[in-house]
Amino acid sequence: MLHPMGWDAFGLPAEQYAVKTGVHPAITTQQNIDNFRRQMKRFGFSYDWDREVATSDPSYYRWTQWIFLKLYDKGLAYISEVPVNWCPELGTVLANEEVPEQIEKGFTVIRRPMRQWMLKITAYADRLLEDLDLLDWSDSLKEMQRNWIGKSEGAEIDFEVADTKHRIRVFTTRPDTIFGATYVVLAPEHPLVDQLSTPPQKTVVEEYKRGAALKSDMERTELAKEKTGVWSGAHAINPANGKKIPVWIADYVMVSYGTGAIMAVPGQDQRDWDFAEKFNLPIIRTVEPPADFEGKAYLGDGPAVNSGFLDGLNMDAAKNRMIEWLEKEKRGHRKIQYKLRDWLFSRQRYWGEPFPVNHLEDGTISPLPESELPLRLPDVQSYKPAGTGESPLATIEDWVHTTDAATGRKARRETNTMPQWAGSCWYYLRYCDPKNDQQFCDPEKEKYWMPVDTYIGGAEHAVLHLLYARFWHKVLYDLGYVSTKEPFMKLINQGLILGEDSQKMSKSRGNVVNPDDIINEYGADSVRLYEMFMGPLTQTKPWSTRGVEGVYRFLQRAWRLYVGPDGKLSPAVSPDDPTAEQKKVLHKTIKKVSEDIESLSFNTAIAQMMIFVNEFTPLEKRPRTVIEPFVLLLAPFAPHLAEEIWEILGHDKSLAYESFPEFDPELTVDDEVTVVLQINGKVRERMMSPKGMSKEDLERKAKEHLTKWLDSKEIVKIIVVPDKLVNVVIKG
RNA sequence: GCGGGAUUGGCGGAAUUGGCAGACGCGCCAGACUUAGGAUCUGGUGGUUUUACCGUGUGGGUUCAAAUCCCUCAUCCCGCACCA
Repeated sequence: MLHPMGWDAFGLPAEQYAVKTGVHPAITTQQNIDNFRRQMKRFGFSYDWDREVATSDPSYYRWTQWIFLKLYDKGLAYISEVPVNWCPELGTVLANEEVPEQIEKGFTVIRRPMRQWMLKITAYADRLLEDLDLLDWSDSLKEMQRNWIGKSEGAEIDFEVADTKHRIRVFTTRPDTIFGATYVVLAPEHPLVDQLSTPPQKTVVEEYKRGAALKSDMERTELAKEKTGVWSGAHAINPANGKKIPVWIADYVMVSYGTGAIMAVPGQDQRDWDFAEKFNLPIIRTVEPPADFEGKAYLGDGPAVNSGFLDGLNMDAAKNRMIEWLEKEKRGHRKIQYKLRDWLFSRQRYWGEPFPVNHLEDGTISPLPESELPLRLPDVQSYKPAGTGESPLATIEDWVHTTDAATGRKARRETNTMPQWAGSCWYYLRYCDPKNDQQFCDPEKEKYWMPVDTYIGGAEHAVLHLLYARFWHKVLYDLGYVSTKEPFMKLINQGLILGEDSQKMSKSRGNVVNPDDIINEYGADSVRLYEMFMGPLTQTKPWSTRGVEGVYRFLQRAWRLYVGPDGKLSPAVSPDDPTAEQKKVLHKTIKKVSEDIESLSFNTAIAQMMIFVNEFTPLEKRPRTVIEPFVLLLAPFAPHLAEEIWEILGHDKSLAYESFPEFDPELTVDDEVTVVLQINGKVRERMMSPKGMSKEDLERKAKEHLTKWLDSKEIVKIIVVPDKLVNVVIKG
């Protein structure tokens, strides 16, 4: 079993702190790591600290850079001009998921094209989708990943622009509705917008484009209620019926999805309907809605109408027929489209992995040879971004200007750094072989340990981290460096612990619980035990200090089971043989605790241990052969206390060397059971009965018990469930 | 809007091939010990109009029997969101 811990140590918070204070992020990062490690050790978590890694350590990021070079060699890393979330105050580009947080802090975020590294995760879209089936993950998590990848099947169709040589290519999932396409829409950023706008419309179009560029993605979405757009002045030809239809520019079409252009079918699409209504564009139904349909756009299935040769066909048949026609006429083709975009892989920051590449004077890129790795982060005077959109690295002249080792030519280093996700994409592989300086992981060790059997993590990583890591893993798999298709077989999202007020813990709400304080008050074992006792691991639940007191009392009772007030072995601990009943309690407890640990149901395992302690506390004589194994059951939950009890019991070796108790299945079953007696499904009596009594005997015995209820009533039916119940159905 | 999950005492939760609803803990009530109790121990604790009836978000259904299976609606949480 491998149970390691490491630190995803690059990233924005350390960098922002450095900008504010001038302290090197490596120093604050180290302090934070030391503090976290101290707290974890205090809890007694049994991590293998020999395998600790930190992504900001050059001996680690050397291999992050190495993997990047593999991606580059495979053509999966490229540079592109893409619109990014530019934050002028921070002087940096933000990841989509960082935008809301920064806006909340009062910063502005605008879209601006910039030269960026991209990773071609889209090349793996299909496999990332399909291989989800191999995984033992929750349905909701798989569904989130599926939605994120967003596969949809449809067609790309070319619309000729009237009186020009231009063609507008659109993507649609509903080629069957093409006869109802009454206009075409281009995203404001679509490259054809300028060429298609007719002179009289030029001004309005230009104005509209400017307005759209000022809006961030967020604002566009928020203003989604009211559709906006302008006519370009141009017309397109509907390839299905040869009709001239207007070409509009509107920001409800996104340039980054599909082809950045759509054919609008208001009859079958609510967004198009809204737009058509507002701008008085024609609406034609091409699918017959049911007679009682009262909505506007009809999205459901039905026979095609107003659709020429498609009329009468249902949706699927019409789609296929239309695609066949388009392909035959060379006006379009079947197309699978993904929502997933390529991964924007550079940040204009200091505190991240430097890219191991040089830019030569002729504009070509020269990857660093492996022997040059790691390419270390240089020290800088100021952590403030260069302000030009470049990272602080750009200000260090003697670092930026270098001689390319591969070609001997003058070169500039890449001044972008990698995003925080980079290091966390493969750390689980490094755990297998953390000190290796020849390779990122010895293949033998990789084969031995991989894949990760159980990955317990926060739900906040449901999509991004888990998708990125799966992507890198698949690339490494294709290159033969890892032996499994998927990195994480079973995945558990632990639930968030809320504040005592059932709100998210936050400093501003003042409901934060500091582990150090609670440990000081109740001890590490109480906190561990309480956190497991609160409820199912995966569930979000509120903290309760009273609840900690409860388990604290339980631990004290457990202690007193063995230890007298003088701190020595209690005289109640007896060498006598246990009764059969006492042995049964022990074995039932071993069974329950073992099985519940396996299924991560720690709360019910602890409940069973409480029952055990409640059972033995009142006894004057507590047979040692029964209560001693219990210490070993308690040990994984409350290791410190268990270890002390173990010592007081007279052992000179740590209980860590003992094996976990095993139960005797025969001793876990009761030989007498309570059988419930029902009349018409209602519980009327109960009786004790030996386990395994035959149906006939049970029925006879039940009737005796129920005489006062049965009286002279007519018995319709008797249901007997052995060892459980007897239900007598009577009439009258 | 789409997708996923949830809803059980005053509270956290337990019970899932359909078979005793409320394990265990918190809180609360009563008692014991005590100068004292925010310590410890013992007993009690779903509700009600208490021979019994009602009760697992709402309303219906299947069944001898439903927290559990089916349908309806409501509320809450998480994720995505003008993805054509």
